[in-house]
Amino acid sequence: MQRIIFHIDVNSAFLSWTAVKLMSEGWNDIRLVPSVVSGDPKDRRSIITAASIPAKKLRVKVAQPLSMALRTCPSLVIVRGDWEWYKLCSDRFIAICRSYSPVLQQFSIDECFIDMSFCCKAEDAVSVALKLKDEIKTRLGFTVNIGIGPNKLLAKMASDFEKPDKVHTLWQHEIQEKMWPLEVRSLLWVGRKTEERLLAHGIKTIGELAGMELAQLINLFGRKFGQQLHDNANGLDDSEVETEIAEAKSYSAERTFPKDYTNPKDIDRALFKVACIVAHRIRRDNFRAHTVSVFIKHKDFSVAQKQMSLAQPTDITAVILNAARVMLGELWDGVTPLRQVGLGVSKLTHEPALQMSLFEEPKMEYYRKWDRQYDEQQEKL
DNA sequence: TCTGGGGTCCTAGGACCC
DNA sequence: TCTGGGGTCCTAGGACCC
Repeated sequence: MQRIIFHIDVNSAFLSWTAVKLMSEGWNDIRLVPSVVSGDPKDRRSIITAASIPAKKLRVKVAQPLSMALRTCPSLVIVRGDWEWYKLCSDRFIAICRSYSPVLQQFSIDECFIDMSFCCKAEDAVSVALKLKDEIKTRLGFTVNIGIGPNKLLAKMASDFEKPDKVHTLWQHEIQEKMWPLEVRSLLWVGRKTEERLLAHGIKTIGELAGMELAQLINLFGRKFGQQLHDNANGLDDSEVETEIAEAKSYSAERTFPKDYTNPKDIDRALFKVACIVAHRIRRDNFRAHTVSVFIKHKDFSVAQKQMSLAQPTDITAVILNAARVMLGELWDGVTPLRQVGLGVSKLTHEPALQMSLFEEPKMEYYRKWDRQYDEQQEKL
């Protein structure tokens, strides 16, 4: 049976959502001028989180340092992010999409797939998508792109065609004309490294990739990824629209310092902060973690990581922090300047904690009390 | 120009067991 | 004492996504 998948993608999501909020406060529409969502312009480490289309036309790019964007475009309007507002906009956006098909997979805060196979005929897909797109614009005040295809891959590729406020199709018979001429980098899962390797083999377009021998791709990229590149370049993807919300498999937090730090006290303070954040999140979600990891980034951006498994899974900040401190001691010589420190937990479980040894219990009780107070304080904020 | 923060998945090598 | 082979778990590192 012919599947009909929509991929719905909010245009410059964080920027559009900020624009909607600002307009309700009497501002002009920042989507119509070169504008970005970013951090403090005085902080040299701020990067662009989202950019308006006029900004993008001036070659401002997402993830680019703000200082660099300001050099090419000094009149750039800079606004701060508001994550609570974004979550609200996202929920409203998803709710409207869900009213068109219950088979919905949220792919990120501003993107989702819906399976329309049982909700409309292929020849009606475009008119239904136009209606959905316009309903979101009328009710919520921001625009989306909708890509329509026989699978998730092609729907996602299609939503990336001309923006904003557009509906595009990418059916199997349109691949040669609409997808194969595109640069190989625009194919899903082809990032910077894969592009470099493909270019080195003379592969510039998706069509050229599609024409490569499967055996050669497997040879170059391994069995799994080689097969995937081959399938995707040919428009093949049989993955389902997953309606179940997957549980988190890991949590992490990291802090980039205002300048590179060498003082162990500064590093430890940052480690303490990220440990509090991560431990709070796993307690909030009723998890305990078996594995703790620490990562550092040097001034040249090279990273090093260390992880260790605990005897018992834990959600206690002090236990996580202690493990992290031990690993940081092995990872960092105490002299080399560090740019960033991070902490993660994985191997998560919902199983209740086992009784600690009687000897340890009083100390653990103290730690738990500390955590409870921290959690209460966080909820008040 | 000088690069944030939060995730997922895959691979490869070593330890250990049968 | 030395040998093969398979399975699983752990860790480190790297690629990608938004």
